[in-house]
Amino acid sequence: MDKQHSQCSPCPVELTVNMIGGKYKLVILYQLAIHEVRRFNELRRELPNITPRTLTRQLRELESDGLINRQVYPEIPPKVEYSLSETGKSLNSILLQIENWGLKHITNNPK
Amino acid sequence: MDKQHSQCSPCPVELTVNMIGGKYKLVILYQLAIHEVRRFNELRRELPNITPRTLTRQLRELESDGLINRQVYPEIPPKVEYSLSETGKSLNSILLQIENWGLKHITNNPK
DNA sequence: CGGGATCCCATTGGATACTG
DNA sequence: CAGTATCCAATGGGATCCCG
Repeated sequence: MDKQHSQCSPCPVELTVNMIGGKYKLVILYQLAIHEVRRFNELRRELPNITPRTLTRQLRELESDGLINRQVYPEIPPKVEYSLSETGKSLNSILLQIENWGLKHITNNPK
Repeated sequence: MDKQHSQCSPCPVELTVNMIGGKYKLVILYQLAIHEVRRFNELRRELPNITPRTLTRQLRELESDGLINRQVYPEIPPKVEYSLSETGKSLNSILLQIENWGLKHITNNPK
C-alpha cells in the first residue's frame, strides 16, 4: 500500500465510516444493491428484528447523506420505495467485497 | 449484482460489520495497512483525540477477532507493536477502496 | 511507554403502542 | 402500509487519574 499519505486530515476512511457506520446501514445498502428497490416492510422483514423506529432513522440518515432515494407514492394504502442513489451505487463493489470477505472469513468458522 | 441470495442467515455483511464496525476500527486497520507496524502512542497520535482507554479496547477487540497481532517486547520502557494479521491483511483492498470512495465522494464537498 | 481504574455522559437501538 | 411517539436499556466512548 502507499505510504505517502500517512496523515489524514480529515481521514477519508473516518469520513466514510461516519456515513456508513450505523449498525444496519451497510446491510440496508446491501439489500438495496441486491434488490434494486425495496419497500419499508420488505426491508423490515429482511433485517433481523430491526424495529421500525430504528429502520426509519437509518433510512433517513442514508437519505440525508445522499446514498439512497426515497420515492413516495401518494396512494392509499401508502407505498414508499427505497433505492440506491448514484452515490449509493458507487458503493456496490465495496458491498460485494465485504460480503465475500464475510463468507470467506466468518461463516466458515461461526463463533 | 446477483439476486440469488436475497436472504442472509446469518448475513455475511452483518457479520463483517460486527467485526469492523467500531468507530475507529477501520481507521486503525487502515493505519496498520499503511504503516505495517505501529506502536500504541503512534496510533494515538494518528487518531483524532482518541482516549487511551478507547484505543486499548478497540485494539483488544481487533486482536481477539484475529485481525491484528500484538507483539510485546519485555523491555523497560515497555514497547508494544501492533500489526495486521494475515486475516487483517485480507481487508487491505477493502480499506483502500473505502479510502478512495471517501476521497471521491466526501472530501470534494466537505460538509 | 503502554496501558488500567473509575466514573460519567451521549448516542444508539429496543419495546410497545398508536395513527393517517 | 409506513411510519410516530414515548420511554427505556445498553453500549460506546470521554475525562481524569494512576501505575509498573
